[in-house]
Amino acid sequence: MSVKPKSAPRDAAATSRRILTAALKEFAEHGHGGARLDRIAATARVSKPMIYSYFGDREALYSAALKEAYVQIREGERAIDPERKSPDAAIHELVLFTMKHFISNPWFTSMLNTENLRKGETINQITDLHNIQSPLIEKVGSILKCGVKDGSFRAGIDPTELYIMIASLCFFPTSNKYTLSVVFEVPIDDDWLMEHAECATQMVLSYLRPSAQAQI
Amino acid sequence: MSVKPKSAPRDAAATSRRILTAALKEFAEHGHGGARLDRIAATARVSKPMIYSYFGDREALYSAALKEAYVQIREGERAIDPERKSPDAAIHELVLFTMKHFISNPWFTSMLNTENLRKGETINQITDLHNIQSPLIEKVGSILKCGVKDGSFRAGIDPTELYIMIASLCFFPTSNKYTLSVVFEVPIDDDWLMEHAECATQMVLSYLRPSAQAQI
Amino acid sequence: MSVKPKSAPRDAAATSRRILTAALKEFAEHGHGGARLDRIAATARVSKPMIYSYFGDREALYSAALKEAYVQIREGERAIDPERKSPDAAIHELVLFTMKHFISNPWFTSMLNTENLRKGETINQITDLHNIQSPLIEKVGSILKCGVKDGSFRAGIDPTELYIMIASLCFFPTSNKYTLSVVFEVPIDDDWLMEHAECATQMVLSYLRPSAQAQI
Amino acid sequence: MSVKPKSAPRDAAATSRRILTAALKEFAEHGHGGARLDRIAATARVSKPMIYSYFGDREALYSAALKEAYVQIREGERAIDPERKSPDAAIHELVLFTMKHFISNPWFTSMLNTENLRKGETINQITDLHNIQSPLIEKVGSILKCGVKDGSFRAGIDPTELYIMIASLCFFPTSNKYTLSVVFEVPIDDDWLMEHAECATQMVLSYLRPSAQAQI
DNA sequence: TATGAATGAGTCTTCATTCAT
DNA sequence: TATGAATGAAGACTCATTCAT
Repeated sequence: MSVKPKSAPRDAAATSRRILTAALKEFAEHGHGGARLDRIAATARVSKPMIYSYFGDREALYSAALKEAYVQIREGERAIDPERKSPDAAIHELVLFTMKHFISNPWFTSMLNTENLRKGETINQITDLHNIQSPLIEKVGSILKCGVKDGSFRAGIDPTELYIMIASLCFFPTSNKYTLSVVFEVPIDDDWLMEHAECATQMVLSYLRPSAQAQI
Repeated sequence: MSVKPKSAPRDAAATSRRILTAALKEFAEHGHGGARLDRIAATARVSKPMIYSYFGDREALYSAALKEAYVQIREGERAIDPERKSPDAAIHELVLFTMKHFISNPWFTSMLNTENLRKGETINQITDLHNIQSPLIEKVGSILKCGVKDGSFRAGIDPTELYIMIASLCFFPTSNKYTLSVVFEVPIDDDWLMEHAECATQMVLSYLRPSAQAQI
Repeated sequence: MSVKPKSAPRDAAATSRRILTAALKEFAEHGHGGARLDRIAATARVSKPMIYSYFGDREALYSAALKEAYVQIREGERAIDPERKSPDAAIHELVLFTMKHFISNPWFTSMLNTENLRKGETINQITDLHNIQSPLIEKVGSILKCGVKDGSFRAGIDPTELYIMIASLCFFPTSNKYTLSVVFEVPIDDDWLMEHAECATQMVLSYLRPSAQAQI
Repeated sequence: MSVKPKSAPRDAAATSRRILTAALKEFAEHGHGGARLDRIAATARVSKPMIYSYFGDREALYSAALKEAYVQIREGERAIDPERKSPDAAIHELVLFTMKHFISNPWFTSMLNTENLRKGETINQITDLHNIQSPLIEKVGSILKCGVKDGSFRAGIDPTELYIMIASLCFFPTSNKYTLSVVFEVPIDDDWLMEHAECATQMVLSYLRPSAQAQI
């Protein structure tokens, strides 16, 4: 009574997946120009020709890895449901989640950096955009609505703009932790980042308060 | 008594500078792994052996370019003097300046991304740290002090932390404009970014207000 | 008592034939070094392992294709029967036929070129020579005999030699039409070639005339 | 007193020439698809990167080799000057020369075969056609004129057409000697070919005679 | 019989680096 | 100082061939 192994040598889907995972890791760790197909093959435990047979050439593999990065990160974003909490708590959760998400998935920020270094050459050619759009925008929108309704937040805030600000506050110190650590002579580790997320939350909340009016 | 020619072909300093500028451009545009010494030589109008004789090997050249990126960016930062304005106006100026600075010097954000992709491998070995530390931290500190004194800002804000937040709000949309444009289906150009800087200013100011207390 | 299906997918002979035809096409079009087993498999609508099970390795397949080229070309040559005409008309028909034959079966001249590029490495190992010998030699022989008998041709002409000359006159412009077109800046198409065959006929006939004696 | 060696290691022109010669040999011997840059580098005693630095890529090298084949063969053709002899002797010399030329420069026929296998893909893109045009055409023209004038040849023969016929008679048995040897079970060696050239001369001369009129 | 999956062994090409002048 | 010439080492990609089912 032999059990079919979950990722048998001749399981094409599993092989393809192993390659994709390895490619994502490699491109994230070494950038577009620094990635090596040899290493991807080794990590995925396949021969190099397999990569070509499954994905085409290097460029196509990079493109697939980039898409996969978005797919996986968006997948994770669907996990949270801050809308059932109070607006303040929801924002808090959202900021902490975003920070944690960037910390736990450093390959995503790396892929973003890599792709932006390339001026979006590849992402510009992606057609199925829904894969890369964030479900968080909608969630931010409904949190804002709740907050406005119960008087905790002021009106007129654009969800996308707010989301970009939250992402900014979490992305920059995470993505640049190596240079920042040296520049400020302070090791920026996960604890530091999570502390920072609390400050960021305060900043966001104070921005949302009705008392915060345009002052300049 | 021979007169030293100011920028003749045999002017070592000028040659070295041309190489460094070209290297900075190349590493910023193509990343660490994608940069090509051929192109650097061509851009600098020198032969490849010159690069070796002036800088050593590729790694050393990259290191020099990274340092140069900080030197140049810090140079630019010394240009502003927001301290003589009102605290609010000073913060406003600081945020706008930071955004403009990132926009005008995209090679700097690129170098940051590139170096962080490498986990700071090179910046970790830099010894003369003063080159890379920002004069803005001090300026933020004195702005904060003024603001606290005249009652516009609350006390207890760490200048470094605040600076990181300002930098975050400016860096993320600038550095990631290519992917963000696709993800949000909105072209993120310089105008958009400067508009965004106004919102960021509001956010920072509301965070600094005495009324903004820790609320969660 | 099972009935053998005539050309079903499981008809080994038909499969083998499809492979052989595809191989002949591929080797003729791309040469020995340029042929690709992938393309042969695709053209023949079989999987690559089939090729190996039917023919062995690449070399054996090439050998089979070369033999097949001769088999097919000789088959075509059996179609004409110029012997019943007048000797002059027979020569005329023979030359025109040869030209037309080369034009209609370009893969044959290609295979000849390919194999001669390889210095006959493969054809040298062919054992069943009768497959590759031309029935036209005999026909040339009997035409010559008739012509000598009725006084239109002189005696002492070797049929093989004459056949080679006729083949030469038809082969060269057909096989080299691409380079010749460029060199002479004249498009050498089928019409040009058939016109040329008329001249060739004249040349051959004048050579056969009793009045043509060795003159130098 | 050191003599500059004729083909010093750092002599770019000599190196380039060695590569070209080696490439011509390799492409002629193995065809377009069968040629190996490794072998060319080895034969030319250079490293592979040199090939790229001097010629670009494989295709460009092939193109250069093809041009070189024509240049060299045309060079050889300029050596003969049959026009000062009697028309008959001139034709005789021309045919023998052509045969000898093909025999002595087998790489030329090989390159022709190779390029025609590729349907002239490369020669079609050659722009400086004068390199590949044969000086023999003119010579054939003036021989014909002399012959007509002194009554040995008939009028109305096109020099190009005649040249193609002479080339045909010499090219076919030379280029296809390997297959012909097997097909006719006769070793076609240089002696055989030169004998054959005598017959070819007779054929050409009889074709040129005023008595040879269109007869069919 | 038939084939999708897999790979070892090349082949072309690039690039950082050094040599010779 | 300066550079054209040269290359070792490695990377992307291909292809004939075999394996497992």
